[in-house]
Amino acid sequence: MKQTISEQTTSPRNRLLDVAERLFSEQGYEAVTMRDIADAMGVRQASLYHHVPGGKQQLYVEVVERAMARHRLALEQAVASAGPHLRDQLLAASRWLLDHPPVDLVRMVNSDMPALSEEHSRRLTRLTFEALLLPLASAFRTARERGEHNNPADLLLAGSFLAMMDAVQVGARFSSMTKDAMANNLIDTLLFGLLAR
Amino acid sequence: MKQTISEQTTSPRNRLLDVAERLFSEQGYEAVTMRDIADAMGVRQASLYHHVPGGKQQLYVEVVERAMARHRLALEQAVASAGPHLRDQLLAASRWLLDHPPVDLVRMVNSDMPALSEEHSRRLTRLTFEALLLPLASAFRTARERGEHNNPADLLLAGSFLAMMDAVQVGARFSSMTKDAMANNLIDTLLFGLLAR
DNA sequence: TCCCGCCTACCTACTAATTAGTAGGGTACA
DNA sequence: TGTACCCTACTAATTAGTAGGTAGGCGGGA
Repeated sequence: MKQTISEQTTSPRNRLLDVAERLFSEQGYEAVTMRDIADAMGVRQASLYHHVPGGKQQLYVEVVERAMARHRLALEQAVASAGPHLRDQLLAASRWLLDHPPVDLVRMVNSDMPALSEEHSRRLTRLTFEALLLPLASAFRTARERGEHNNPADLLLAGSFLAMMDAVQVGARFSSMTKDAMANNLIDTLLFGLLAR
Repeated sequence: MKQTISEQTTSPRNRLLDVAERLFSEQGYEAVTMRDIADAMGVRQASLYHHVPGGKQQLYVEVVERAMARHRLALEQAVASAGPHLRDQLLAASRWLLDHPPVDLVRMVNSDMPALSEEHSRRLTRLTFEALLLPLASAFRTARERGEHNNPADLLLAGSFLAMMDAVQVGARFSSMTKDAMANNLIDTLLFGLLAR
């Protein structure tokens, strides 16, 4: 039975974006078929094209755009409202990242982007860079300017932090530690060093 | 013109495994078609089935088996012959890892494995675990037993180290730093801590 | 030394299934 | 009455995989 528009908690188009985002982020662009998405929504494949006339590419592009806009806002917010210490900022960022599907940068760059048109590929790569790397790199940079550390490779640190959070998400499937415990351990190790002093 | 068997530098089957390994590791299981592999070898798609009667699945399984056997040997060797200090062991491991295509564990677990049969999936997951995580985890463990550090989460450290090396490979595409410089920076940061003391 | 059968490596030509996408119709709600 | 949403029914392209044939190097026997 069909829902009345007024009793729909969310629009069908948003539901489509939600479902597609989950599948794309789990399996990547090529591995997800329009049929998979339609099945997950309980709808026929052809019906998807009513909401996304541009087809699979447009769907993927909109999903990534929306997700990256969210990540960017949330990470900037997390860093800004965590106080002046790098450790608290990284903890806040980790809490956001671990509460959402992992962003597999390696797969995005190597598999998903090449399957898209050149301009879409470049745009999404830039958006992802700005949403995930820049807020973290900026936290590392200002911490350095405050004298908390003196490592000049902000982007390297940001990328490596992101990769560590992805590792935590994979590890959570095989380990008994909680995600938060893993993240806390890694962040303190990164900040204070592994070697005993 | 066809090569004489005696003057072939490597068997066609090994060439197939090499080409497939490159493509699979770049793009993942589903994104690579048998046609892609055949094209890259300069051969017709149907000819692949002469070397791998089991088809795409068997090809992928053999590729991963071979790659993981190599990684396991090389990493154990690197750690063993790098002397007693964790730093030298990690540097040796990083040199090996950065000289080979990155192993995207997130993609393997989330995309590639679910496309395989249950038993193949479990076997390859175990092989990958033993080849990549265990040698590194063992290095962290023995370093702890020598008193170099006191972080008990060997596997977490190993996974996170691997993820950092993957991040270096992605970063090398966008940064002007060399892979080795990035790896050195990250290893020293991990060991001695980011925060100024 | 020459010839014959065998095997490796490849080919052409197909099949069945699956893919993204299109055309056009129905139905319920505003 | 129009429109948002979903449907059935199709198409063309691509996919993994099969059937069966061919060219040529190789070893063994006369």
